[in-house]
Amino acid sequence: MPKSKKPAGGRPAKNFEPRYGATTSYQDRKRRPGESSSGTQGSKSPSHRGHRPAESSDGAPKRRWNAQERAGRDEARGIRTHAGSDRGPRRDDRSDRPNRSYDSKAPRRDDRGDRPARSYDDRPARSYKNDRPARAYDDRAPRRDDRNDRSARSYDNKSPRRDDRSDRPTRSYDSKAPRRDDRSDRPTRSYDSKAPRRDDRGDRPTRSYDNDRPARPAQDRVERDNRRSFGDARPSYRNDDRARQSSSDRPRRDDPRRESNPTRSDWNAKSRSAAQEAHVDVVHERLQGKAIQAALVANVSFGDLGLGENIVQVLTGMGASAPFPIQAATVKPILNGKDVLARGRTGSGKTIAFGAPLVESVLRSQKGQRREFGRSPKALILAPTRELALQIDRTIQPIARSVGLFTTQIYGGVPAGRQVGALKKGVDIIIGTPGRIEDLMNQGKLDLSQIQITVLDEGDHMCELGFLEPVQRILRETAPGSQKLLFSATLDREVAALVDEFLVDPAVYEVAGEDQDSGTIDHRVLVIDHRNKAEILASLVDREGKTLVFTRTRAYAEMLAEQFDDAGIRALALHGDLNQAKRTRNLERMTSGRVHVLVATDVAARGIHVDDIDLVVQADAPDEYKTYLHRSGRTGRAGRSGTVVTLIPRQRRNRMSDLLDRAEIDAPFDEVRPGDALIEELANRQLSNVDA
DNA sequence: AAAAAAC
Repeated sequence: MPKSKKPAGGRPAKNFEPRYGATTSYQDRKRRPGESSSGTQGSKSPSHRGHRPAESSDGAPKRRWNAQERAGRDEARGIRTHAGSDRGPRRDDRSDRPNRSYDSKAPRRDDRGDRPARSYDDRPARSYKNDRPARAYDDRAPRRDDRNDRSARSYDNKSPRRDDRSDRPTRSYDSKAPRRDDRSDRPTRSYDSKAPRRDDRGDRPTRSYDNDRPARPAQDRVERDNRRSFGDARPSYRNDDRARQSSSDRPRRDDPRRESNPTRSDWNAKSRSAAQEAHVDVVHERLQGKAIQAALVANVSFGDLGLGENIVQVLTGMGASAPFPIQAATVKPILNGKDVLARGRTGSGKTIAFGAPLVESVLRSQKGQRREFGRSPKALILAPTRELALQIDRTIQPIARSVGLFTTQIYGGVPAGRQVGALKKGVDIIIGTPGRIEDLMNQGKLDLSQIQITVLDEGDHMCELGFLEPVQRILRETAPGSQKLLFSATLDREVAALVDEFLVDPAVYEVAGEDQDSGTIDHRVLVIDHRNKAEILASLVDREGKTLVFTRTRAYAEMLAEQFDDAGIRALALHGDLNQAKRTRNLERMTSGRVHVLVATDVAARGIHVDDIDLVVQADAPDEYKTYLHRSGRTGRAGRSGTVVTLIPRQRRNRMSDLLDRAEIDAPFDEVRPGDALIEELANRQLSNVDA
């Protein structure tokens, strides 16, 4: 199929790039001379820096440091003083050292300063902010909707979940229902699991797809297409789901289990059953929503959508002069106070899609009021990782600033003092991760009662085990009935857990014709012998372009980074065992291009934007199709081509092809051994634009 | 089972 998939007329995704120019004050700070002299890194007390005079040079009163800035500062200090500084064993230094294997393992000697000058030593200021334009177009994850051109694999399996939807109560916590016995006698779950969706299982004992959906691949496709073309005013999430709560019109709704607002114990039950089937990669039903036709919104401007002049100006400055479809779709309803579920690659402008109207909304609510010292925040944005929270703030902060609103980041891994200090002074928008937010909340240092609008970025992820309950506790502290927004590239009915409790009559949006496969990403699976894995990985990664390698565990990420390093390929690791400063720094080094290989766990799978990653290698295959989609969405951005290579052992072939089915991705499988030409070819592919 | 998320 033609890959003229560019929504809105091939506007480059650049649109979403915030300008990290002079307006971003943390750059100034980083350069500030003398910063490094503050002695131990322990100068955590906010007051240390807080009173620095130069602060307001950019017009922003009392800027607060964020982790990124801090890391930048640390790094700057390290560079300036590395000759004498005792930095202890630092793995991340590997980036500086092309290939000293023995070094990398031995405890760092502090005389590293005598090493040949690092090439970047003379770069005065980290320029990474500048050369890393965009972040918004993340999740270009393959769209699940573009199914029609996909080769056969499992039409019949997939279709049920959509067809059934309208007449079925379904929701994910149905899984708490007694298991149907047919589950137990299914030994191999991986492919089975995609047939009866999890939602199907519990509450739909009898009714199955064979009733209403005779397996008719061709026809399925037609239906799918219709649906996808949004010709159908299909019940949106709510019609489908909430209607059930009224419970009168639906025959099957009388099941007592099916409460509209599940109680806590419901969730516990859900957790248990979720744990029981922890290894089953479930494809939830897609949320059915209004699709936004790019053509329909082509001529709308941000101003038309209701955003104020200042905000429009900042957006334009970021390169977002006209709204992308997802933005055109969500801005108005958000301003109108609707709860919104939106699916769109971040690359489609997700962050701005919720960020801009959120700022406008907060602004409006404060119209005529003074922003008082110590005011409680009015808006909350939750993200699954600290890096993502940071990234979101980098996009939103300039927007907020333009109208005099303040944002602050609230996440773990960094001293809380500064964050608390910011809260004491009063901020309007907080952006963070659940742990620290809940922590401060419980300490009474963060008052969420004034939160009028909450965004869950990567909303489906936030509904997963481990995140769900903290997120629920946080949401319960926000103003009752306040507005909730869920955004994700893979938004499905897994979010029912939160939707049912917190959202009222949500509007669901997705962008029509947003292709997943999109033609810009080439997916390959390499079937290998385990004993060859290291060697093959090394040859894949030994290349010019930026390569992101995913592993399943932190330890392996660490090990691989070291292996690559030992082989003379500079590589850094990114995972949760690193302290936040290293995490931030290592990611930044990849972003700035100082290092071309980053080995990460799934901490980097979602939302993280690094420009120009043209190869994603999955050293370990993911277990879930969503993970596959998010990981591979780190490449193929901005109209560029990208390749995703997944290494699997022979015995994983079936599992892998099942997973690809669920992800709705077609990828050839090739058996390879070290030295095979294919490896070389994949590694040395030319990065090219695929705009045409 | 792992990863993420608080100290």
